[in-house]
Amino acid sequence: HLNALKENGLVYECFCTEEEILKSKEIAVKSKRPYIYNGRCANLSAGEKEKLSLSLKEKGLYPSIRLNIAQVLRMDSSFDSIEFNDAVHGRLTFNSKLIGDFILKTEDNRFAYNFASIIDDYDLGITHVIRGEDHISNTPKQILVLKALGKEPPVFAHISLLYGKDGKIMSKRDAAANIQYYKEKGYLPEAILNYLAVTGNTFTAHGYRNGKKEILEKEIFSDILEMAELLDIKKAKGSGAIFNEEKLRHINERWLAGMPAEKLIKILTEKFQAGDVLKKLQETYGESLYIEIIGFLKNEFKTVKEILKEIDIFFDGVNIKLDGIEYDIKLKDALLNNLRHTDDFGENSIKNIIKETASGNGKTVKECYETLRLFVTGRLDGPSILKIIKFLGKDRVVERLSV
RNA sequence: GGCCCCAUAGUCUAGCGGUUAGGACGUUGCCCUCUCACGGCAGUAACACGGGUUCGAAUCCCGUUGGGGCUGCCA
Repeated sequence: HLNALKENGLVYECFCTEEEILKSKEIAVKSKRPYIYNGRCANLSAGEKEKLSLSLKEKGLYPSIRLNIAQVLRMDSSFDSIEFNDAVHGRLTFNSKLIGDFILKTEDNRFAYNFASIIDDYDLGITHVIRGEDHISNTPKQILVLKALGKEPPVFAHISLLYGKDGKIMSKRDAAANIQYYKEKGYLPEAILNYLAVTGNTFTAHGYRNGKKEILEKEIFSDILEMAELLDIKKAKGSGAIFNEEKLRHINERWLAGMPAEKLIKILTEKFQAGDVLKKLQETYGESLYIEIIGFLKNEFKTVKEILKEIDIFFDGVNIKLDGIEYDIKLKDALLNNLRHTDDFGENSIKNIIKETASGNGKTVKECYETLRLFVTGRLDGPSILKIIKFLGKDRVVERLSV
């Protein structure tokens, strides 16, 4: 493609240095004039070119290659103004004369983005280019390349960018904004995708409000396919959005709750190297109770990481530390005593034992729960202690209360 | 500096000439409850500013301000 442009005299070699470019730009800015590359190298004589080429070669460099926009515009007067219909921004118009002869090939002999990208897309038969709106200003350049080659441009859609709290763009090249970081933090890929899809864009579906059927905004999807079906790029907003992790957490929680326990197990094993922990849990409790525990946990937490942290309390021989926490040792012993005399560790049974212990010791039911929770899990918050006790079973509970 | 994109609560948004400006996250209170979370109910909070068009503007037009992007050969 570059050769085709060369043959038609639409490109030229440039020997300008970075210093020269910067200087001429500075002058332009100071005098409040638009900066456009002056095209100086377009008119170099063969002798000058050879000389400059040689000195570049000594440094191991090549002359860069620019598109000669003046020549391209000569091909067709309609090229003076580059218009394209952006799928999210509508009709966009640019003045070709303000673009300036940009680089197609670099000093180190590589194709520059504005050339490589559009040519690549063309060769691959790409019909729709969807990218961030930071590329809007690059689009007329790329269209010009295509026009110079006599090709038709694809459909463009420029979607809004995501920004951090500091207002800076969240770029894929920015390590702190990497998706991998959020995956490791315990967010599901589906939830991340859901969040990303729904910010800066609106999805609608039929639903019911106050008993009446209407079109409602849809924010949380049950599967990726549904999201794909409902996606409408034309509804995308042209304004940028600030990343909101709280909302991601919320969406993640919903995906977690809607996920089968088996799938969560797969994720924990493959993505969080929790295979050993899970195997231990499975061996300790048996298949069906194991699935039940995982199913229980996935409804109680917002991220995979939080679930992983909680699994530990289900194992044998956990060492509960109660340093610096106040507790009623007598109440604990009373609970222990009463629990020893039952074999029914179902929720209702435990509930009754707690009631009896409370009234028998002049304590509140709440105090009993707290004491139990403290000795069984080491904490004062967390999921239903009745359920945890049910899963743990008599032996483990009695053991923890016996310290 | 030039060119371009954008502008509704703290955040994401609905709205496309007449609405009590709707929803979601957050937040506050209440209910549920052994705690946290979930769930339910209630509350909080927004049309950047100035002109114009119009009987009527969040909505259409212009300007200002503000944010963002491109402007080097990084993608």
